[in-house]
Amino acid sequence: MDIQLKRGLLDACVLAAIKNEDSYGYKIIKDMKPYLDLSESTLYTILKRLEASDMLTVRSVEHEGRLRKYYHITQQGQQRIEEFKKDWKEILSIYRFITREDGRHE
Amino acid sequence: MDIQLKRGLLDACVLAAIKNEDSYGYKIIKDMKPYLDLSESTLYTILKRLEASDMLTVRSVEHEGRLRKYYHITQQGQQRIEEFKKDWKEILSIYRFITREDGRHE
DNA sequence: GCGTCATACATCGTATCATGAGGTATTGAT
DNA sequence: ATCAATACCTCATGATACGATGTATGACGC
Repeated sequence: MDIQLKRGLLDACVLAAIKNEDSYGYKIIKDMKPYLDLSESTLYTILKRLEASDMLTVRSVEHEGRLRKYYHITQQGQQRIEEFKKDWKEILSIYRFITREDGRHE
Repeated sequence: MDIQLKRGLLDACVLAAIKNEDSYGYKIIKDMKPYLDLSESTLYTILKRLEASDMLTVRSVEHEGRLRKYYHITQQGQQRIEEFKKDWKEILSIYRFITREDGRHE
């Protein structure tokens, strides 16, 4: 998929991945894989950004000798998803603009 | 609208604006305004990029004392729009992932 | 004649951001 | 012992949207 197109979906997508249940980096990547492939470096960058903007909080947990950082969505994070839903209406309008067949002589 | 979200639509959108009829910068901005607001600096950057990647060709025309540069979509430009349509299916799938209500306890 | 707006193009610096390459460390299977 | 899977992280690079800024013409009001 086109990288630029992907960009706009990433933040909302990561937030959606922890929306219903706290999750951690490695699992988020796996959960998103069927929908959108993203590398670890990309995800951790995004998680840092979302944390810095108070979209989520972090909690470290020891699990079978390995560190896990569980991410929990905040009110603002949920608000971010709502913003995405609003933007979606505009996107649909743009989609129609791009795909319209003008009818004019053809 | 979220800038990142906009990014992915811009190229296809500009190509769509000249798809049915050759057009020039100033007019493209006006035509797109109801759907998507973009500044002149952004558009000209995009047009340069699309020209460099052979998505469109340019033709200068003198019009009432002012210069106009008409842009014409190429086969590759049309192909780019088709790519967008293909990507759209993935986007819909991601959209559903983001907006799904998990059902689980709520 | 002068200011101002619309038309029409352009460049440059800045900030944001995705990603590959590379790194650390543990568990568990071959 | 070796290797894959799990799980985290950093850094340099390249792409790119956009505000600020600049140039120039035509039309309109005063």
